Amino acid sequence: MLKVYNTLTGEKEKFETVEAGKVKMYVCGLTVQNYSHIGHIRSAINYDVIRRFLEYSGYEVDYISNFTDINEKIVKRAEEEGLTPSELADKYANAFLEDIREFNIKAADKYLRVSENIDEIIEMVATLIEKGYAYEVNGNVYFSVESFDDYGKLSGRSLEEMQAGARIAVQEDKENPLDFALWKKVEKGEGWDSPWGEGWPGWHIECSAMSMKRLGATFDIHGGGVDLIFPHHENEIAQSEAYSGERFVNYWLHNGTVNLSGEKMSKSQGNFFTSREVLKEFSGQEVRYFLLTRHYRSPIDFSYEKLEEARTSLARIKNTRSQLAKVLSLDINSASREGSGKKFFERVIEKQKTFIEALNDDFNTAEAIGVLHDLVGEINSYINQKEFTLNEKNFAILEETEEVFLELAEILGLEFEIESDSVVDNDLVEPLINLLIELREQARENKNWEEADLIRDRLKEIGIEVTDTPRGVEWKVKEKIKAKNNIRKITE
RNA sequence: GGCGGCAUAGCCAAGUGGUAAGGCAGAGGACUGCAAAUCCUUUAUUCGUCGGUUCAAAUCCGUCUGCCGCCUCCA
Repeated sequence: MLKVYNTLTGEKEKFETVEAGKVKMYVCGLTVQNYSHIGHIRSAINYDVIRRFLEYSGYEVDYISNFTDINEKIVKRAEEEGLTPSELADKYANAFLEDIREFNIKAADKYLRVSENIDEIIEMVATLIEKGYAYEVNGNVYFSVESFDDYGKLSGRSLEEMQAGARIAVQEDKENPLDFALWKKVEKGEGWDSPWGEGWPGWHIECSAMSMKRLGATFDIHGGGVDLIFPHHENEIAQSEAYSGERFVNYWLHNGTVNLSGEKMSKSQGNFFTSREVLKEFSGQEVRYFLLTRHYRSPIDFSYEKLEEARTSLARIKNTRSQLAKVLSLDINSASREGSGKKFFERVIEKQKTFIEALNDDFNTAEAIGVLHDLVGEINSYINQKEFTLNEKNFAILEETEEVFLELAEILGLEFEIESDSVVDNDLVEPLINLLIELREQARENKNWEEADLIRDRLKEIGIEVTDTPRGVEWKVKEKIKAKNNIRKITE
């Protein structure tokens, strides 16, 4: 049974959907004004795993996100780059979609754009005025926080507390300094026509209008970074529930920040790594793995040293995937009377169960990865034991083990290519390597160690690792080469 | 100043009442011509501090210390 931590109640709750078998989720996306950084990617990966796990659990998921393509920052950045605001937004929205592919993040079912939903937003603002929750002053429309009794229920603060410690500059035309804009007046020619004159939607209203339009007045999951709890999500709740008179969202999920030396990575602070610069050094897979080793609600400290460790740790899992594939490609020894592997398979199934339980407990990917390593240990022990031979019985069991292993990895979005084949797409290369390996084998048979080692060392220099296993010689392409190939893909 | 969170081995990290997962690094052994990989063993009598509750606490309560987030744009 799935339990999720709900920011609204501060507790882990049993997960029940509005509509049986269907999950409607909305995740706050980004303002498309620049390239994405690792903080954005953590959020995207987090909700991607949640989505994958929900799908694995049998739900049909409608996963919606947004691109904020109208605001001051976009206009300013567009001027800097000599583009129109909409060109700039397109450029960075497309860049984001390219980036998430590198991290194996599934695209949302729909990315809603503010500029394409102005009518809905205007309708919503007008209704809020009608119902007495909002007021217009000089072409600006504000939401009156005092008119909404539950204001503060998500972030756990009261109006009195907030007013006491307010650091918000008092704005003349607001009735209460905490009132927030639903519609902002702008210069002629820059905005959209509305009953209150030309303007732009306020920041919070877009998510409310667009999510309700697509998912209905009440939907299951709304996610985003912890830094959005207040004021963004608090305001979304206020305006949405005031508008519809119904509960807006059942489960509010918030992921922790990515930190650099303990400080939150953020654009405005200037302390951030863009996804693109990180991808020059590490594969998307490695970054993804690293981010998932920490529970999603906790902050995570980012560094290249930590990524190096993650690379080594992930390599252990990848190595097992390759070995398993190689074992399954061996000839079956039908005369073998060795064990059937039944006990081994029981342990595999047990690990599978534990893995699923971990994710059922508020998507605990850190624990799940631990279990994946347990499973790797089981597989390694089994296929590397001295007396191991492949026979009909354990072949079937190992095939099923491979299935389980890949299935679990895929929930985390980890997909492994079989390493020896992954980069070699040239029909010439593979036979050539095999030829060199044959020569080395001959040298070894003649105990010509010098020549054998020379071949191994030279291959290593060009990025091909040769290993002698109990099953014979195996080779694979080293990680760094592959990471570089990834970069080439996105920069070309 | 207000509200909230976190503190677990050399490092990273799970664990929210029943006696400390997992990874990285380190040590020893097996295997190997050597190496790599892999396997086995080993590395916290203890979970920031001081108290309290309980038969039992890393887990609950209080205290202190340190760090972080939000209160302004933010994933």
